[in-house]
Amino acid sequence: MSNKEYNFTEIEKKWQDFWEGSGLFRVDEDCDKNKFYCLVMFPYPSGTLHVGHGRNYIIGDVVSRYKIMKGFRVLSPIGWDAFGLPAENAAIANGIHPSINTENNIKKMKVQLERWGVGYDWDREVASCEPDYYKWTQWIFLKLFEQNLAYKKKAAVNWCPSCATVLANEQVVNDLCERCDTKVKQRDLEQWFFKISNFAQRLLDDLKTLDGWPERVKTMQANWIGRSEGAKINFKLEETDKTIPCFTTRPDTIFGVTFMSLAPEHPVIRELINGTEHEKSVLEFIDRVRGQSTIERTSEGTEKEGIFTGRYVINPVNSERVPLWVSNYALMGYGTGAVMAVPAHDQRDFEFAKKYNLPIKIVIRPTGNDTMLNHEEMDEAYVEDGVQVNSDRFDGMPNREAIPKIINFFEEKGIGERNINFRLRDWLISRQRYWGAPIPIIYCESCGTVPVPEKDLPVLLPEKVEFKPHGKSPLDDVDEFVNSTCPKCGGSAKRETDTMDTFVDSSWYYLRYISSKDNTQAFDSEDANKWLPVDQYIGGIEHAILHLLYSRFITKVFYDLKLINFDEPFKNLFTQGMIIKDGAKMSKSKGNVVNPDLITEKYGADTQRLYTLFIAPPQRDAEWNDRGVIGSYRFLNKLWNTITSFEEYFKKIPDAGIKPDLFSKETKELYRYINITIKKVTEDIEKSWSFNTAIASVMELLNMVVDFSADLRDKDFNEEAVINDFNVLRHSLETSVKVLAPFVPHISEELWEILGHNPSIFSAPWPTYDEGSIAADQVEMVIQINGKVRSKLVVPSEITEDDLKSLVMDDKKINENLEGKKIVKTIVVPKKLVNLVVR
RNA sequence: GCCGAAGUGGCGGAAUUGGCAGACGCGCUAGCUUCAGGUGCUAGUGUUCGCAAGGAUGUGGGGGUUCGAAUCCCCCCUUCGGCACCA
Repeated sequence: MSNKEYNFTEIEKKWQDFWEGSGLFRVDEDCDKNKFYCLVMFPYPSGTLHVGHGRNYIIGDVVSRYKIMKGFRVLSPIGWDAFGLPAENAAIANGIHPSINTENNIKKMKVQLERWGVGYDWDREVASCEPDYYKWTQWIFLKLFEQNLAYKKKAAVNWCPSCATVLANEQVVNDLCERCDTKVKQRDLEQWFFKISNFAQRLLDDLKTLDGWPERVKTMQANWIGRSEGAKINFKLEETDKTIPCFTTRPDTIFGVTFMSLAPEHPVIRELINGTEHEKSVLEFIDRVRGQSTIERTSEGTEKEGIFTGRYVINPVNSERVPLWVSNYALMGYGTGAVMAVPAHDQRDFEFAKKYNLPIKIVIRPTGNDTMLNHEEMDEAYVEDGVQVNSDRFDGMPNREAIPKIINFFEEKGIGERNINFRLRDWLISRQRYWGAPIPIIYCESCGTVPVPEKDLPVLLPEKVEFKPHGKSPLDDVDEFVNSTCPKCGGSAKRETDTMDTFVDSSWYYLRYISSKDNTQAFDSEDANKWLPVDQYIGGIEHAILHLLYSRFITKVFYDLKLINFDEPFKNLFTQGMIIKDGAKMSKSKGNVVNPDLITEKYGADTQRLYTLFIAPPQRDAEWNDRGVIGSYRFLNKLWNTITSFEEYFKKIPDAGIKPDLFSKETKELYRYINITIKKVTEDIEKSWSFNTAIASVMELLNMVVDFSADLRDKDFNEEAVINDFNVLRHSLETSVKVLAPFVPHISEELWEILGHNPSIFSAPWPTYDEGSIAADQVEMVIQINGKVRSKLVVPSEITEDDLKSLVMDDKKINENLEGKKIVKTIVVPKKLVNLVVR
């Protein structure tokens, strides 16, 4: 017995170099029907990766390698989501320029990825902070601008009065500035938006076509888009020609309107109160509400407040005078910013009416009894369905039936119409930050807002800037950048100094991989149509809404522009769970990160990969246990030792194939398990990505192989049956190594070579199984009495029911238990059990 | 509040057209090996009663359907995630 040591460090280096040299993961533009685009979400270069990140890349690598063995041409690219706030914060904190910092981090992380043995086509690597990349991000902005899908309007930003700077949402913690704990205020700035709301219906409808997406992600997106059906109703402003439209999902309650609420931002307010006795108090109220943070204003717990404007509107269905209020719970961003308030049937309106002593008018009563609700006795709004009352010609109608009829009535009378509202807001892409792609816009005094011509792209991000935070974008201070000339008239003009949200960068990177080196276009349409949509996208659930929705939106824009022939970017989506340590998500700030380099040093990358996959089903969160790693290491050693201990035999004894007629009972059983294992691993990968159970089944097989091979070396190798046994052993080990190859590629390549094959194992086809050999000759059957196991019998698997019954009746234990009892019923489940029901 | 996912040994987890609960692994216990061990090997390991054979009990809780329920139905509890004054 000559055992080589399992030197994982040497082996892993050897095969990483081999794959790089042989170009296992390099693909050119040509691809046939057998293409497979496997994409992992590109990382933000934060500095170092922890084992939690590893899960994403390891899962992706398993899929890529499995598909390669199944004969697919696999595209597996990688890149860097390299713009973003942390790099800028690091610059403020320790003066390192974001570009240097980012570059260093990418270098470090690239080494880490390579150490894991995860395979990518590095020739296609992209980094979103490089001009070659963000030139095309800017080009996308121009395309949207041309289509009227990019526009500018005033919008609130988080403002820290103490730091005198704009804060990103993630810098606001519980309403306080994360740096100085000052309370954050809202401030209005002119900012750029993408008109994603135009696509709301399509983004919602097309979710139905995404069969390969997790239900919960689709549900989250549907909730985010938030479609609601109802009506828009015009209320006439008393003593004027003006109308104030409002949206409602409950047109059936129109007869119960007792006041109307306007959002404090509603543009009509100022002229309504201009010069009236209410002006001062209303303006004060608006100022106060606007000073509140978003959280304060929009959480359910906040007390409803309002103020009367002194004006009235007219309810178009019954001409009642309805007092017009301004209230903090009406939102300008939803519907029309005006709410027809029905306190009897809406809880918010109810609370408001109680507080300000406004009338409550019941227009729906519960179905099934004649008792009328009494508004004086109500302590909450009646929001359920019921029957119309006090509703003129609609009285007596069930309210659900009344809704369409009432809307028809509005339309006939010209006072309102059917309307659909979405919760989805337009995408605010302006960031008052340095480390992002500059928005390619120039402001000219005579020509106005002018897009930078395509030929002038990229608008380069200047290198020399001051990072001290102050009121505006850092780019504002760079005169050479700001001062420009108008592309239209050639006069002096100023550049836009905001940069784009990093979600813009990441909304199209999967297209750039197709043409990463092309400096004439963002991507080649023909090639993109060949490779996309992405066959498998893998990433964290934290991107379930924004990143995926934005990518879908951009894809639809390109589709409409006929740049691509598909309108959904990701055919299949897999969201892996987080790795938890000490009860919390692994993160630098919590100090619970496990450094993958230490694990790799001690046990090797394959052990780390195996443990990461074995820990739990990949979609579920999993607790990392440092001690658990040893189990995976032991398994790989056991596999290594078993194979290397037979190395000399493999060389000497020719592979004469497998001869079933020479099988002993044990050999037949082992052969059977080899086939069961192939079937199990294949199905686990294909059907449910249950890598943990796939690995467990190979562990079982190896346990069996070790028992089988224990005394094989001492046998007489002149005997045909012994040689046949040896070849079954060889087959079992080759199979184990093959089905493990996607999980632990380095050791698999090495053992494949030791088993006498030429590299690479990834050019060997995925094993197939022999269904016929899986059926067992004999099965153990459970014998129950009244559902409790009383005995077990080993019987031929094709036994007749009569033979089985007589065997059961001969069984000693069964007879003991049957004494003095009568069999009422016998249930036989073939190959499983017999249940005797007795009294 | 609404929507969704989940609850199984000391731990991670297996078992779903209803059919032996706890595969596989960690940990633990005992023994062997070792100068030594965060090594390797062997055996055992849900709980409980019993010297044992064997019995009882057991998948968050309570009901139900069934010969038989972790699995199906009803009610409840807990945890996690998303949305949350969206008219």
